[in-house]
Amino acid sequence: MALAARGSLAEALSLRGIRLTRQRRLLLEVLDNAPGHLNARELLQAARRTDPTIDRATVYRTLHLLKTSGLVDELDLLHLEGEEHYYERRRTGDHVHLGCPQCGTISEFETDLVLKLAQEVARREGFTATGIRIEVRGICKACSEAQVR
Amino acid sequence: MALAARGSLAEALSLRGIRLTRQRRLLLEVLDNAPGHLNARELLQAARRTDPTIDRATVYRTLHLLKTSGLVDELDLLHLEGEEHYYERRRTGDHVHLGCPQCGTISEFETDLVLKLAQEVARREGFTATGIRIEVRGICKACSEAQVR
DNA sequence: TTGTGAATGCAACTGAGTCGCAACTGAGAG
DNA sequence: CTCTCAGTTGCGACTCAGTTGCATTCACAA
Repeated sequence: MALAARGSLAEALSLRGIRLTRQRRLLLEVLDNAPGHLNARELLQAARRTDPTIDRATVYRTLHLLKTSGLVDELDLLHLEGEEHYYERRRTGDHVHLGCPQCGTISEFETDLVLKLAQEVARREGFTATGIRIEVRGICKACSEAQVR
Repeated sequence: MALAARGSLAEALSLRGIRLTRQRRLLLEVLDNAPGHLNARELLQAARRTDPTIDRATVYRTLHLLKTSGLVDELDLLHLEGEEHYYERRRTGDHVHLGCPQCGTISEFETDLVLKLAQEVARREGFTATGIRIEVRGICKACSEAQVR
């Protein structure tokens, strides 16, 4: 019951006819409870704290599944933190990632310009957007204030 | 003279005090004349047609240089074409990449929403954007027409 | 023309992500 | 509740993009 009540990702999966294994359930739980963005290695490490036998390949296969099901988004966060990919649950609110190379911080920013972009692309180009990834590189407020000081 | 007249990238480099070697000149030329987006491997192959001795490491080091100088942008084109990175000269007009997973086509789309986004991020967040990468995944016009048919 | 710090080629390395295969298991049929 | 099997997992080997250390070469300022 607790699982069913909280397991929105799990629910979404079984709705799509995707078999819900112990490993997938665990990975979904970790993704759901993760504070920020996780890469594959971090996801594996976190999952292994609960089930030490889970394998790297399973993590990659599950991420692939979730990506193609549209349940998670893949980001690279402008490679400020490394060369790998990062993953986050797809949410309802459209948001943009702001990355500051000076301090390495990634923050998020909600704006309806994302929706407007999807509409403009549809209107002018006949292109039906299913996912939009926006990553902005620049100097964050804290860093620019520190410089002026 | 011919070089100086066309070599805007080269010019930009020497303005920044970056030494202009034979290899860099060649890579810049290839990037300038490339029809679309190139990944590191393609850039190396193209450059080797002129200078077969140029090395992979030099390509990566030069790309790193151009990225941090803000002269080229790094994209992954939503990994429709592969897992590597793609590079393109930074241009004046802001544009967005549209990728259709069905046919694998990447197209471009110019819109002033990019500029508006930069302004909104600055106004509401105090974040000074230096580069914006927008990649839209979806169904292109041709594919959606083919489906309806 | 020369001196020197920066850049190159080379070869070895790193690490993210993939793949084939044998063993295992979720969940639907009975 | 049990049986069955396609789908999934763990494992180990593999691929390949990108990096690094080092000896050699080169751009360019003086």
